[in-house]
Amino acid sequence: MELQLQIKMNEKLFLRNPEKTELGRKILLHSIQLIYKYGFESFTFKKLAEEIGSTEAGVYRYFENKHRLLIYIAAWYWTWLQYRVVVSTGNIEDPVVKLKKVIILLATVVEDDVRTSYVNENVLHQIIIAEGTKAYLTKHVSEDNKDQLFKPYKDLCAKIGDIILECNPEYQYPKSLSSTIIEMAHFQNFFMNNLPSLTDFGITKDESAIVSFLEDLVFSALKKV
Amino acid sequence: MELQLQIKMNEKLFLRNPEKTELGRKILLHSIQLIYKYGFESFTFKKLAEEIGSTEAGVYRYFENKHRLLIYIAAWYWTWLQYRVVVSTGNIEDPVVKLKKVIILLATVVEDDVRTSYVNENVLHQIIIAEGTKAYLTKHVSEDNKDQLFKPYKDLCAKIGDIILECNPEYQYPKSLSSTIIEMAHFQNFFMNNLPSLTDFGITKDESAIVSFLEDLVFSALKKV
DNA sequence: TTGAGATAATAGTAATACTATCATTGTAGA
DNA sequence: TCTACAATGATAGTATTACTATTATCTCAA
Repeated sequence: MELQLQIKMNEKLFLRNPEKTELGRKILLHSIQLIYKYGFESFTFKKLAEEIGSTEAGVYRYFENKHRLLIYIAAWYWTWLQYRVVVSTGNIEDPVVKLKKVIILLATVVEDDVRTSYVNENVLHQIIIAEGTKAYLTKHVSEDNKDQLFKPYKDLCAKIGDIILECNPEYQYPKSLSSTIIEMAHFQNFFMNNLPSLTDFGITKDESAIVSFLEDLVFSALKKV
Repeated sequence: MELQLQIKMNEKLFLRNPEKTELGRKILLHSIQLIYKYGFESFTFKKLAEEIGSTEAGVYRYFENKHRLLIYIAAWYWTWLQYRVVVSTGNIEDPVVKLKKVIILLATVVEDDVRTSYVNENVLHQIIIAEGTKAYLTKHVSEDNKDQLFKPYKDLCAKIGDIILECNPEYQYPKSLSSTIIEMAHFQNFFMNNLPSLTDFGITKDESAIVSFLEDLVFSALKKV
């Protein structure tokens, strides 16, 4: 028997649900690979269509434009991460241990999840590091936000914020600390690999050092060291 | 007598030095305003040329493309901020006071500096918050970095890292903490205004709360609270 | 007065970001 | 088995973007 992990996505994220059809799944799989290969700016629906043996018009039936596709991919990533957080902290009592687990999930390389054959999670993680913030750093964030396009990201942030409060109910900035951890897990990784002098991990290029940095930062703030 | 603040920029940042000519200064002033108005993605050299009563070709004589212009603007911003940090911490002895000063400089609205008539610093601060990371979040970061295009950013990060070490010579992650402060000063501001549920400042929309958050974060990590 | 440097005016190209139409295919239900 | 309809493929076309090239003019300094 084959396990299938289907992630239910907000209808506004797409024109036609890409997880439901063969072409749709091809679009997801190959767009992730092509964004990784070219970077988001140089990625086009034309290149994608050629890659999957379809046409531009074919891709446009699923996504309004490439920015919407990026938002979709990011939303998928955050939903999947939320799922992994829930699964791997569900049976943990101690909130400090929970939070450590979350930091590891955020900051370390992922293995490809075999249950989602139409997504390569490892490459996905890489492109979210480099391109993820472009999903919301736009002039039309607010409208996109009204359509709930960033809900998975906000839900994850809220979830981590709750764990932070479990660690220290007195702490005043749970949500800001949460968004800081999330973004820095990615930025420190990007810096480490591309602008190493902005970090203290340039020589080793070791993800576990990022985890240590974030743990120290978070538990100092929460007065739990 | 009129004060003039000329910022010396890396030659690789431009084709022709925009600070040296009338048209160049117009390009700087109006590109900042148009990027603010349209967002970087929808900003074009055509619109810019129309705005300043010149032509596309005219703008291309100064900058290879709009991404290079963004890098230039960001570099200008970081150089100017570095200058302000040096000036306003120069006569301070206590590194803790210095670092607090730096956080305020990073996280609060700036007044327009009358000495740089071709740049509106307030709008500049806004666009760096929303667009600044796009300068380096590209496939060609490494080449751009080899051309030293991000030197002002890295210098500022190093400078703040040094102040951090003055506060606590034992602290293990001065550079990562430094880049974290810099980025979070901007991200928390962006979140506060556009995705407020990612922060704890959504209701008040008060920059001083961001300062408090960052101070608490930094000085907890440095064990100086 | 000459000539170098800067700019304006104009034109043109390849690629991008779409939209529209119509024919074909595959399949679920009557 | 028929049919109907959703999904796709094939093709064409448009406006805009991101450039490059050429030539004429203008200004200022030697």
